Amino acid sequence: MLTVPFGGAPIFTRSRALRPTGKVLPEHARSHNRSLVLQTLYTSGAQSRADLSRGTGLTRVTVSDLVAGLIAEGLVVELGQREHPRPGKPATLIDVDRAAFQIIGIDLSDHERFHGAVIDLHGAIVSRAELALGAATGEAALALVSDLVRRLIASTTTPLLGVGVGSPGVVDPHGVVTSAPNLGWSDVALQARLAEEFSLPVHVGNDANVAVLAEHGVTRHDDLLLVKIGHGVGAGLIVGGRPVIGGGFAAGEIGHVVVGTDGGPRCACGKHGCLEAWLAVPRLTAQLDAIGDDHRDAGSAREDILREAGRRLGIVLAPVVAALNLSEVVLSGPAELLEGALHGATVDTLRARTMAAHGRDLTLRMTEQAEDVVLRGAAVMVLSGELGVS
Amino acid sequence: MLTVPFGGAPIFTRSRALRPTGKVLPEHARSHNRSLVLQTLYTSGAQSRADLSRGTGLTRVTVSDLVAGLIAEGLVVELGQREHPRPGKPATLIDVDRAAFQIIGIDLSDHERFHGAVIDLHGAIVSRAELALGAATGEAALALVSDLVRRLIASTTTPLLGVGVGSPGVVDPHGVVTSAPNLGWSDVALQARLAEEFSLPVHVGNDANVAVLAEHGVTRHDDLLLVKIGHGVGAGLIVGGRPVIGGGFAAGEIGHVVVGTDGGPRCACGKHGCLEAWLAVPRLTAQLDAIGDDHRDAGSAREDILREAGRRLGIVLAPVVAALNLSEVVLSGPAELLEGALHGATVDTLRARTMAAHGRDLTLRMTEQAEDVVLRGAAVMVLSGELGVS
DNA sequence: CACGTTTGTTAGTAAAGCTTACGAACAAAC
DNA sequence: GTTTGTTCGTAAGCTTTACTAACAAACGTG
Repeated sequence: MLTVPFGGAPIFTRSRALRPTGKVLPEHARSHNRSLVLQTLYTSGAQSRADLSRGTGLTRVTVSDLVAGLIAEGLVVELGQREHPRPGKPATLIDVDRAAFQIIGIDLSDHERFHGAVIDLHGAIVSRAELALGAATGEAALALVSDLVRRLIASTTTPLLGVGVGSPGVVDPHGVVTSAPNLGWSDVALQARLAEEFSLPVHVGNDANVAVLAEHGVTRHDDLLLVKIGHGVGAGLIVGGRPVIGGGFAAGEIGHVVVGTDGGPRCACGKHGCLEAWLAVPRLTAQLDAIGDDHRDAGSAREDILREAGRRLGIVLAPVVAALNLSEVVLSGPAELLEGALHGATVDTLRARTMAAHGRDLTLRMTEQAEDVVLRGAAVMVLSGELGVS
Repeated sequence: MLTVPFGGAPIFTRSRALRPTGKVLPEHARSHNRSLVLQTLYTSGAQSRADLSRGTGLTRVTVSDLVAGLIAEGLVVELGQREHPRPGKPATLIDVDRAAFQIIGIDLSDHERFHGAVIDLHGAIVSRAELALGAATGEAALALVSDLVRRLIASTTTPLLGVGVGSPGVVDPHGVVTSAPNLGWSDVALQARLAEEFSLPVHVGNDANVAVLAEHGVTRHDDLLLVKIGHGVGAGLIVGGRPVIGGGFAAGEIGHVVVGTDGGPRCACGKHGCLEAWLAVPRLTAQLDAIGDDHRDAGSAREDILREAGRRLGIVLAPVVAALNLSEVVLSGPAELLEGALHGATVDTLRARTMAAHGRDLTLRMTEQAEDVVLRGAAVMVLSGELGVS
């Protein structure tokens, strides 16, 4: 804490409301505006420089100048004149050169195999690759990641914008995997090592945090939560349009929060009634398998299990949804488990346990990107990091 | 949704990772740097222009230029030469003119009376005023606010930087009180009406959201939650250093989240086991009064009640703390109720219901500003809004 | 007392976006 | 076929901003 000259009186101790955020130079402003133009072009599609000027608020002159730079860099191309001309000089359409770059997305969240894909700037998946994890951990697992990236690089047909990785565990803002028990990683500088090895821009994030970026792209909401249900249970959060990482970089780690006040199954962590103990895929399938198909109420028994799981999820989410006034929650995981009874029970529970007025505004839906949420999110992370406003 | 030229392939639909945030002009950069200088001066105290240059990274020339402007506006003053001179030309100390401006803070959260204060730039409370609310609602309550502001203005001894108001209910970013049932307000343009009436800058926010600003000033954490326990229960959140308002401007409204899975007292809202039904001050005092002092186990019975309340609070906070990876939670309300058993039970419950590793990093403490959190937070809001980076 | 150091200012430069002005190319109206 | 009005993209010049370079003033130190 810093001293204050005229001591004595109570003070606003180092008020963070006034929070130094670093100086801003003209070049920063320039790069911001450059990104603004690129973003507008990327999201709104091909258009003229004059359209961009109207869209961004910058003058036609400035837009022309910025666009010239982008064309020189090969990020933007002229597409020729607009098809259905209006009065006046015909517009020259320009667009992000979506065929010029590709992105590699890597998903390390699956327990059995690493997934990867080459994705183009449309978001289309150009090629895929997978590597079985086997029992590999530590350096061996790291080598598998390198291998996967190398294979994918071999299948690219254009220059690469960068590599994005969604990893389980806690990932710090520099792409160091602080801790990922399943992979036997602690303090692995994944970003630095891949960047070094492949001489490419690399971005690394937690799998759920990365996944929510992909969902953010397809929704109008700027506050959303994605719950990723697999071998474990994790969440990714966007609040006010910004990803939340957390002070200890462990935001979204809700798997070991205890649900309810009536006990529950014992969890691997030692506690009873953790969310993960209720909801993790192995746990659910084990319960469902135990029922079998033989006896006559099998169907309704299965539904009871899924409904109870959904209720438990709703119980944990209710305080978060209320505290953040979330407008959308997305579920990611095996559709055959999550859709239907589980989803329904979660919605009902959320409604019943939060203020009615706010509950009405809440959407709970399945991910729109199925198995590829993390892959796509990783690509969005690269897109944002390499082309976006910082 | 906007069309994408080369249809067919799946796309990153209007990716928000690339999110237009508006153009940046040179003057915006200038005002950012101006605020940066002011912030550094405010938080670090009196220093020379050269010190500021080193502190901000701007050149001495630029700092001198910015400071000249601030002096011309009367925000900054020269204090003469530094006392213990080092080699070289003696430095001229400058500082924010903390005696030149005062701020009015208003707290409308109390059920019985509106509180207000004149606060100087040290954060010292210069004078106070209160008005009993009686049964006033709607326009009558609004008139009381005006009255309170008028009285406080009369007691100022310097020009005013502005007026900050912490109001119960839902407050939108333009200072419109969307809904405040206790005051009979809905869609009351409080900010606009006060600004019009007094020709001063006015900032209005939800009471708990405002209170957390005050606590943010006295902590090193950039992720914190303040729980305000009074007639109702509400929360204010700061995530990643930024206040969270919520998509529907109702962030922090956790009073009517249902706690646990074992029922609970009936709440005014109709549900059973809402946080407010467990924890609101009237509820707690009623329970404590029911015990009386006569029978011999009175002390331990009181403690049981408070411990149970604390446990309920912990149950609701656990998912929020885990999801946001919060490092600090602050309690605000009657110290005689919250300190001790209740506080202890909340901590224990939070530890027991979240991951041990993360629980260790968590601090749970009482507010350091006692009754004045909202008043001071309102002042911080003005400080930030009028002098800070936007 | 000469010397080095530090402060704050002056002078000039580079970058960025603005306004103003203009030629080119077209549609619509006559 | 000509005129008119509109739109596009570019060129020139201006203003703002922060930078570098240089310097005078004022102070300790050897």
